[in-house]
Amino acid sequence: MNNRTVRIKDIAKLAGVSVGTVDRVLHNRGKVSEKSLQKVHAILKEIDYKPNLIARSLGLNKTFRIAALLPDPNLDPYWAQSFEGIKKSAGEWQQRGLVVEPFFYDLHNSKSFVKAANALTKSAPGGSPDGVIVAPLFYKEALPLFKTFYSLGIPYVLFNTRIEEAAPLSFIGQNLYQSGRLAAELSALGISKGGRVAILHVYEDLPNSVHLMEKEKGFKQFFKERPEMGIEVKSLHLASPEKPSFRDDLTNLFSDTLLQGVFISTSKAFQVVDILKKTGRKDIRIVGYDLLDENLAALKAGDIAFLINQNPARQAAIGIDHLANQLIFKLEPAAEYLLPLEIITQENIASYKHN
Amino acid sequence: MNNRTVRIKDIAKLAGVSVGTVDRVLHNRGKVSEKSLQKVHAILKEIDYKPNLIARSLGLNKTFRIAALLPDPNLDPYWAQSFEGIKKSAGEWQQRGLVVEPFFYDLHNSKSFVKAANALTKSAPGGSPDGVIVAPLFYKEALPLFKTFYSLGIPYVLFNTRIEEAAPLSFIGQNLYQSGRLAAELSALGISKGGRVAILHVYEDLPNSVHLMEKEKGFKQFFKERPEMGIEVKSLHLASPEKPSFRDDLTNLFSDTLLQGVFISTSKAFQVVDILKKTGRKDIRIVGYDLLDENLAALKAGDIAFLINQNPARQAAIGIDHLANQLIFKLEPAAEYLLPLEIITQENIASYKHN
DNA sequence: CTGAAAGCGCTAACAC
DNA sequence: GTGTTAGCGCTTTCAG
Repeated sequence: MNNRTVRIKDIAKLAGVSVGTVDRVLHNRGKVSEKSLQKVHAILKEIDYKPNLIARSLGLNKTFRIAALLPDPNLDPYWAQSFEGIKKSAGEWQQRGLVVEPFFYDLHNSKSFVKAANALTKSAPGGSPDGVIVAPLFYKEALPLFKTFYSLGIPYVLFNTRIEEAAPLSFIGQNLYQSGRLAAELSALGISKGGRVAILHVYEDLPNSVHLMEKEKGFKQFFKERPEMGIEVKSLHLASPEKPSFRDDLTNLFSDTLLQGVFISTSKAFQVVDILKKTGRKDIRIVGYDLLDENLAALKAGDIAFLINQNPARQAAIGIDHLANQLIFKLEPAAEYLLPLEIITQENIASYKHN
Repeated sequence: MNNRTVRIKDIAKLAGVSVGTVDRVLHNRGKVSEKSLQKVHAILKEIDYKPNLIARSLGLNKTFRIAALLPDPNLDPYWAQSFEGIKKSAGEWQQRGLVVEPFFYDLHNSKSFVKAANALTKSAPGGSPDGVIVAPLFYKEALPLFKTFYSLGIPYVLFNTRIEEAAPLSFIGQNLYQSGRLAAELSALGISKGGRVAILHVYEDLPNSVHLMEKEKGFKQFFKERPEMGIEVKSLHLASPEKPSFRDDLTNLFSDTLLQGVFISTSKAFQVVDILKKTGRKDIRIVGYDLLDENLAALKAGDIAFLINQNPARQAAIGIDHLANQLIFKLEPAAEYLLPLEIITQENIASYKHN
C-alpha cells in the first residue's frame, strides 16, 4: 500500500467492496446497492481522495471531438489571432486524444452564423461534438443554439462575447467596462485641463455594439468621476473605413484643436492613425486595442501611444483548455475567466511578442 | 493497430524488435546491438513519433524531490510572493509525485546562502535532490554550487537573477535593461521639457546591485535617445529605510522643484512614497515595482502612478514547471524564459489580482 | 448489483 | 543484447 496517495483500490479495500463498485459511486453511474453506496460514501468523507488524473486519462482512452464556432479568420486579423490560439491549444491536447473542428462564419452576416451553427450541430462524421466553444457575436441567433446544446447535454464555452442567458460551462473574456475605464486613464495621462477626448467606434463589425457600449460607459464614467479635470468626452460612431464618410468624419474631428486624445474601441486604431497622420497633428494621443501587425507598426512608430491587449489567442486557448479539462479530466472550470487588461507600449511590446 | 497515433509497440513491430529494445534506444540506455539501433533509428526518422507523456508519467511511477533555494519569505514580501508561486506550482505537480523542499537564506547575508546551499546538497532523507531551483542573489557564493550540481548531474534552474556562467537548464526572469527603459517611458509621459527625473536604488538588498545597474542603464538610455526632451536624470543610492539618512536624502531630493518623476528600482516604492507625502508635493510621478500590499495601497490612493510587475510568483512557478517537465516528461525547456513587463495602474490592477 | 479482469502506452526489472 | 512481463491507477466490459 502506497501511503503517498490513496488509490481507488484502497478505498475499495476499506469499504469492503471492489474497485468496480467504488468507481460506480465515484461517477454515480448507479447499479450500486444502497448498502455499498453508504459504505463507500462514508470512507470518501473521511479520506481526501484525489483521483489520479493522469491515470484517468489513460484509462479512458477516448477521443473527444470539440467544435469551435467563430468568425472566419481569413476575413479579419483579430479573429485570425483567435484561431491561432485555438490551433495552439488543440495541438497541445492532441496527444491526449482531442480533436478540434472549426466552423467559421462571416462576422458581418448573421445568416452565415446560423448556417455554420447548423453545420456544427450535425457535423458529418460521428454526429454532434462532445463539446463546443463559440464566440457568439450575434446575440439573437445564438440563443437557440445554446438551448440545443443544453438539451443535448453538450458542454459549451463562450468567449469574447458574453451572453448572460447562455449559462455556459464557462465564459472567457475581459471586463469591458473596466477596459473602457483603463483606456480613459491612459488617455488622461498628462492631459491639460479643459481639453477634449473622443471615443470612436469603428463599425466594421456592427454586431459588437453591446460590447462597445460597455467600453464607452467605462470610458465616460472615468471622466465623470473627475470633474476637476474639466475634460469633455465626445463619442463618435464611424462607418466602415472603406466608406468616404470615414475619412471625412475623422478629418472633421481632428480639426478640433482642443482634442488631446482618441480612444478607438475596436482593433482598428491603425486605420484612424492613417487619417490622423495626414493632418500632421502630433498632439493627439491614440489609445487602441490589440496587437495586430498594423497596430504594432503604428505603436513602434509612435503614432499609437497605448494598446490594450484583448489577447484573443489566449481567450480561445483557455476556452479549449476548459473544455478539454472538463471532458478528459472531468474538471469543472470557474464559471468566468477574465483576462488581465494588459497595457502595451513601445518599451514593453517586445517582452510580450517574444513570449 | 490504432492509426491515430504511433505507439512504441508499432515502432517495435516495424523495426522487427521488441518494445524493450525500442525503449532502450529512445532513452539511449545502451545495451542495444548496432544493428537494432540502426533499424529503430531508421523507423524513427521516417515516423513522427510523439511519446504519450501521460502514459510515460504513469509508467515511471517515480517520486521526484526538488529543492528550492531562495531568500527567506518571512523576511521580505517580495520573496514571500516568490515562495507562494513555488507552493502553488508544487501543489499542482504533487499528484504526479513531485515534492518540493524549500531552503531559505537571509537575503542580506551571503554566509547564510552558503549554509543553506550546503544543507541542500546533502538534504537529509535520500541524499541530494533530483532537481534544484535557485534564486542566486550572491554571485560569488553561487558559482561553486552550480559546479557541484553539474558534476552530480542534477538539473538546476535559475530565476530572478541571471548568472551567465551558470549554464542552467533554464533561466526565468525579465529583461532588466528593457524594464528600465519601460520605467523611463512611463516616467516621461506628459513630462514637461527641462524637467528632472530620478532613479532611486533602495539598498535594503545590497546583493542586487548588478541587477539594479542593468535597470539604470535602460532608464538612462531612454532619455539619452531623446535629447529633445531635455530631461536630466539623477541617480541616487539610498541606505535602508530604517536609517535616518534615508529620510534626509529623500527630503532633500524632493526639494528640487524641477523634479517630476521618480523611479524606484526595487519593490520599496511605498517607503519612498511615505516620505514624499509628508512634503505635500503632488507633481512628482512615482514608478515602482511589484504588487506588494503596501504598493497596491499607494497605487490605489494615487500616490504611485505605475507599478511594473516582476511577477515573482510566476517566475518561481515557471521554474518548478520547467524542472517537473524535465524530470517527469523528459521535456527540455527553452534556455531562457523572459516574462512580459506588465504595467499596472489603478484601473487595471483589479484585472490582475483577480486572476 | 458486483467482482474479476483486460486494457490504455510506457517503463524497467528480469530472465534467457 | 534481447524479449517478456508485471506493473502505474483508472475505466469499462463481461460474466455471474
